[in-house]
Amino acid sequence: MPKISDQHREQRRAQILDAAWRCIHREGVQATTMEEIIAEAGLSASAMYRYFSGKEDIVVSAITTSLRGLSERLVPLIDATDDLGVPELVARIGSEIRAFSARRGFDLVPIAVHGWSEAQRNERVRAVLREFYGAFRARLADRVRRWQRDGAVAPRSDPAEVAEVLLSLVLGFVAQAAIMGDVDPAAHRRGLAALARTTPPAVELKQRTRSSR
Amino acid sequence: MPKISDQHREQRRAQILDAAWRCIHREGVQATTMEEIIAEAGLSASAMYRYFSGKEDIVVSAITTSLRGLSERLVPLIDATDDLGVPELVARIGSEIRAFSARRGFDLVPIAVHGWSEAQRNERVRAVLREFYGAFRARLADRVRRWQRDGAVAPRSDPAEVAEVLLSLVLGFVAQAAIMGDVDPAAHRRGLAALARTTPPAVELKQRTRSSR
Amino acid sequence: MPKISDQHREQRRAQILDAAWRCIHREGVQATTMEEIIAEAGLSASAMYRYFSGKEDIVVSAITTSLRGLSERLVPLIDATDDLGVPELVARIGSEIRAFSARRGFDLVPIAVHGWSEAQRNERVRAVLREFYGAFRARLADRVRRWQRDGAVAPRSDPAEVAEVLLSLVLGFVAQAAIMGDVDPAAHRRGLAALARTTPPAVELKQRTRSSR
Amino acid sequence: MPKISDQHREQRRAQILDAAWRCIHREGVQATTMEEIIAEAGLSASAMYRYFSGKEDIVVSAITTSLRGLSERLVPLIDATDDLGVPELVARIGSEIRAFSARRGFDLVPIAVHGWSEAQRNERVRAVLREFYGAFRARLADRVRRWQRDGAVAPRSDPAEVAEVLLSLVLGFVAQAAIMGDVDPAAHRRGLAALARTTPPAVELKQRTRSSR
DNA sequence: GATGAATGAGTCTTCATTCAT
DNA sequence: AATGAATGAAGACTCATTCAT
Repeated sequence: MPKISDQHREQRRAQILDAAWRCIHREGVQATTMEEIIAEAGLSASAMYRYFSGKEDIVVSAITTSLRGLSERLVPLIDATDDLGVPELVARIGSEIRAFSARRGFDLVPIAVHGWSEAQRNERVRAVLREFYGAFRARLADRVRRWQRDGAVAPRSDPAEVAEVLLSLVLGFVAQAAIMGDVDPAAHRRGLAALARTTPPAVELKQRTRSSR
Repeated sequence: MPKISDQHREQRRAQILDAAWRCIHREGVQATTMEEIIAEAGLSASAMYRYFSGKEDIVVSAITTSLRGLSERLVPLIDATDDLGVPELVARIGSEIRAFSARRGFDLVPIAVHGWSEAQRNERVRAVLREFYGAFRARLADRVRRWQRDGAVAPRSDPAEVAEVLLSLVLGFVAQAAIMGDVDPAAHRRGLAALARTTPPAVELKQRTRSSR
Repeated sequence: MPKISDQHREQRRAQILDAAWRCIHREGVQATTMEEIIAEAGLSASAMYRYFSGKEDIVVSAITTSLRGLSERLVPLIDATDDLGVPELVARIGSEIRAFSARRGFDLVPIAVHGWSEAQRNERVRAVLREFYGAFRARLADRVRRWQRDGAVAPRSDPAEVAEVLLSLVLGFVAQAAIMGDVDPAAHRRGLAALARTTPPAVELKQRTRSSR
Repeated sequence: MPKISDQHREQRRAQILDAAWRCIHREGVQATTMEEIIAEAGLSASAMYRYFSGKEDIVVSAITTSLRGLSERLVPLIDATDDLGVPELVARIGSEIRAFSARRGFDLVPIAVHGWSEAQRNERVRAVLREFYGAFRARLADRVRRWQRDGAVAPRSDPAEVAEVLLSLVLGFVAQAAIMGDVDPAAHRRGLAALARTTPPAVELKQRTRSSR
């Protein structure tokens, strides 16, 4: 008896969250009205409130759930013991984000940006995002350490700092895709690979320049 | 008479836009109410509508104006004929964005994220952002070409693709700062420098062996 | 079968009415929601509607039932052939009301006031209260007549008018307890006794002089 | 300039409070909807909220304002140095309450009962009522002291306790009028006068009875 | 006999905008 | 040129009640 009920409940919650995602995707968090979510979910206002305590609950749940799903797809990628290089991994993550989006009739890219915006004003959303991206960055740092062991990344660099740059690349890929709409993972891979073939960076260059004068 | 009027007009508009920035910074575009902007600007509701046709007008104007100001500070950086390397330039841009924020009682970092979010649903905002970031990216591509001429970036790589990665780094820096709050330009510079010393992965290694030798 | 059913039915009804009392005691009639009563009674929404036709039915039934209970305790007091004086009887009634309250986890004093309020807008509640208080007043009038026979109350006064004053004293005791919270029956007894030792005012003095002597 | 504005403001607030009284008179506090008050006041919902912060604000203000008005009419009565006796004063107060009601298209008697009910669940209303009735009772105690000096009330009785009984009489008069609808001040005056001609109360009677056995 | 799920009408409140002065 | 006052449409959320099982 509880089994059916619980199952029903989870099903309804998923239905509502999916509707919420489609709405947020279109209008962002604040401009999405309960009425829209309700219409999109195909049920009545009062029914909603049996499953979620309010708009914020829906928003936070939707973000949490979705990040969990995204996490399930990204973590194996990062943890994999393949011999992908930095540009390849970044590109793979980008592809995965795009693929994740495509599945359910909404695009994760604009939603991510809406979520970042909401995190600026909603403490709970901020907490959820921080936890997710913090864990993501920590995993990237682990990968950097493995790259260092394999000799693919300079051994004396700080894995945390490299992971920070990698996270920026991923977030920046999403942001640029959201705004410009024209970025693709392969181009990013090539561009990043080009940077990796860069001659020694400017600080050292400068120092050399100075010392040579 | 018209001169004074125009000057007055511009002054009032600036006053309103500044108020709008402070509000948007706190609450985002959608959750900011006209009432808040009016209160923050210290004038009457009807006065507002004498200088702007409505909320959207204020939002678009505020974003346009601010990006123009940001542009004025970033363009010289990118166009400069100094011998900054890639990581250094990215770090400098990050610092500049942070510095730009600090001046007027609001932080550009959250505002940027709010703007990206708004661009997903407001065509005019999207157009403004696309133009700005497109021009920014084009300028970065020019810089990449110069780096290529100087031998600091691999000569056969596509400048547009490298510029795309650079833009991602900058946007990602902003996004990460907005969400995590703990990134600083120097760490990014060092992390990026580490990536630039990366050994290409096995597959690529062969290619490089072929092409560069 | 019908017997068990009836017994079961009465038991369920009592359970619901008790729950309703506890809710009304806390929030008043209008602000008490069916949901609250349902939760307090510990059964389902639909079960409710099997035993009562709706909220009004519950409210009217609860008031009726409770007044019947109160009546059972007050009537013997009034009808008793003890030699209680006016102040003592009023105080005893007050004590009884307080005691009646204490039994079941709710306080009759606030509930009475909520009932009076509801009677202003609900015809059925008004009818129930009028009948109860009317009968109560009539019984008090009987007692006044007995007091007159005993010489405890001036013989030529109108028993109905004296009963009216006595009812006011009882209702006022309840109202004052509800609002001020600090009245106790004993103080009322003493205060009322003091009034009974009052010297009639000048105008009345003459009349009394004439009529009683 | 501020003068006109302030005057306008007070006028509008009075208009709204009057509308609120008429609604509360009909339906009680909880069952009165903002929509009703708005319609009764003849303005728009948003206009209301310029003058009152919400429903509770209206309710508390309405009660406060009205009690102030009632106070202005009752205080002179109680403080007067006329030679009214206890029954006469109680009756006069009752008449005044009825007269106060009649003026503005609503009846204070049901409203008072609604207010008492609301006080059971709304702290601010309770505070307002307690202050009012507390002050009222204190004034009655002063009057009792004067009666004691004049010899109209037994000198050794506690004025506070007598005042408590007097307040009960007034509140009870209101309650009885609200519920039964048939009480009038003159009947109360006569009934109370009859009680004042009562033979020594039962406690003493009893004691005497016992001691005489 | 009983219940969990559902709902339409309504509840208070706020919004961007306009109007009379 | 400027403002305080006003508004209609919509915002999130709740209510008493009913229905399919």
